[in-house]
Amino acid sequence: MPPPVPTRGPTGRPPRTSRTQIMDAARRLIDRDGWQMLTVRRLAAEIGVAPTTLYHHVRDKEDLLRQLLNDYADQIPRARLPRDPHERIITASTVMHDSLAARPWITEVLTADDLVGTSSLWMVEAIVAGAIDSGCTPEQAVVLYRSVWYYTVGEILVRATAAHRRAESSRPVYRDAVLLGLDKSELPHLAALADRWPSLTARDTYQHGLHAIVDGLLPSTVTPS
Amino acid sequence: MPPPVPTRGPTGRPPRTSRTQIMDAARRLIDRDGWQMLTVRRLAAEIGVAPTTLYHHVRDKEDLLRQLLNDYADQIPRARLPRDPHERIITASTVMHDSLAARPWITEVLTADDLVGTSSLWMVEAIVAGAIDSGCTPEQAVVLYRSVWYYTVGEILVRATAAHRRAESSRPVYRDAVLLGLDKSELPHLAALADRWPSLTARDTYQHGLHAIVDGLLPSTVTPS
DNA sequence: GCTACTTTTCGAACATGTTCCTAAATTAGG
DNA sequence: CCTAATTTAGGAACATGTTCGAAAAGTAGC
Repeated sequence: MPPPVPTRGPTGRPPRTSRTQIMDAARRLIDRDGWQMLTVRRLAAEIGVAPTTLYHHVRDKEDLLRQLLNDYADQIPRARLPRDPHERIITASTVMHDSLAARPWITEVLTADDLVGTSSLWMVEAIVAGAIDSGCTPEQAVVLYRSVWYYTVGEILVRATAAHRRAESSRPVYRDAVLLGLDKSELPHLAALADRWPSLTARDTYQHGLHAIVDGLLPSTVTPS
Repeated sequence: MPPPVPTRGPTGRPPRTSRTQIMDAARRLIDRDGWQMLTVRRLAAEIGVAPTTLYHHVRDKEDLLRQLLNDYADQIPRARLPRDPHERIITASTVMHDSLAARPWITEVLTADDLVGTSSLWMVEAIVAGAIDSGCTPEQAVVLYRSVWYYTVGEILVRATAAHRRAESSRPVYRDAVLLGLDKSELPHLAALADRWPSLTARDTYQHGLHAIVDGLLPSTVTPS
């Protein structure tokens, strides 16, 4: 082992900037000017420091955003969970989804493996526990959680990006044009649905799919009366 | 109606660059140097043209990648589909997933609403048709397809990014450290699973979750003998 | 052949995230 | 007090995607 007590004494140039200070400024900037305006240079200016200085307290921008997400997740109030395990999974998953969906900038970090904000882990615990209480093995419970996670991430990313594209649209929706010109003999069902496709894909079906995943992955869904 | 035959005669400076030429060069560059090396400047250099010239044939880089994805999807061989509707959905979904997962750069575009490569729509058709043949209403069929799409996109993005992070790792996996230091009374199930979590989340569970979604969204899964 | 018009091409420039190296500011040892 | 070590701060610079405006290269009408 290395020297037992490195306890590096306070030496070196004293920091004028702290990580929490950076996080506060980032939150302030997002709240004030929108998440699009959160750039490294602007953030540095907000603190009154050179852009490169930030890189001594933050690995990169993704690191900053991830920390921001974790802090935000820590503030999500712990929901009251229903007694039924199945409903518990749905509730926790929904809180997870809605919390993420509420902050658009989250899509920038959402490709992480998991949600690991320390005090947001109660959602993961609730889902895994609910699965186990429903008769899942631990392995199956993890599979269920990950399926929910994939589904949730995909839904948020796809919907957020679609909305974003529509916002800065002006360009015609390529997909719609494609769908309307389909060969009815080759793709009969799609051709029949073509005109309704935009409105159908605009609907919020997160809950619907979520229930399907949970139902499909729980051993025997004998809903207790 | 506007003038009947605009057929705008060949006027203006003759193009030295074509969109297909750009696409070919992009594919060549990706095949040769990897998708990370596909930058606008490099692509322009490969063609022997100024970077800004590309923007007359391509809206932006995302547009380029989307076209690339569509072209690639068009080349996916149409799979032989089984007779059972349920199995048809699974097969088409799996082809969709595997085709996307095979090309890492696809994650850059994957947040589109759908997969609209004209000749890759047979997968969407197969899924929707399978759902309808199983007794779904058209609306339910679309919900099923979208759930599969969200789940697939999420899985690919999460796994690709995780792999990417591991590749350029050197930084310790923050998540693992968090999991190992959990409070067993607060999060008993997670604490019990902490040490197995990395290996559990490394497994490929796409098929598992996929079956759950399909089973959960089909009306009555009376599997025919 | 000259002019008007149209389309393509490209150089200059900008904002972004990021790395490298040097300068400052502090403590510890002599 | 001076020097060495150490840590933070910041300037210069780079690669990226992208916009803007001007120059180039054709065609159509006269």
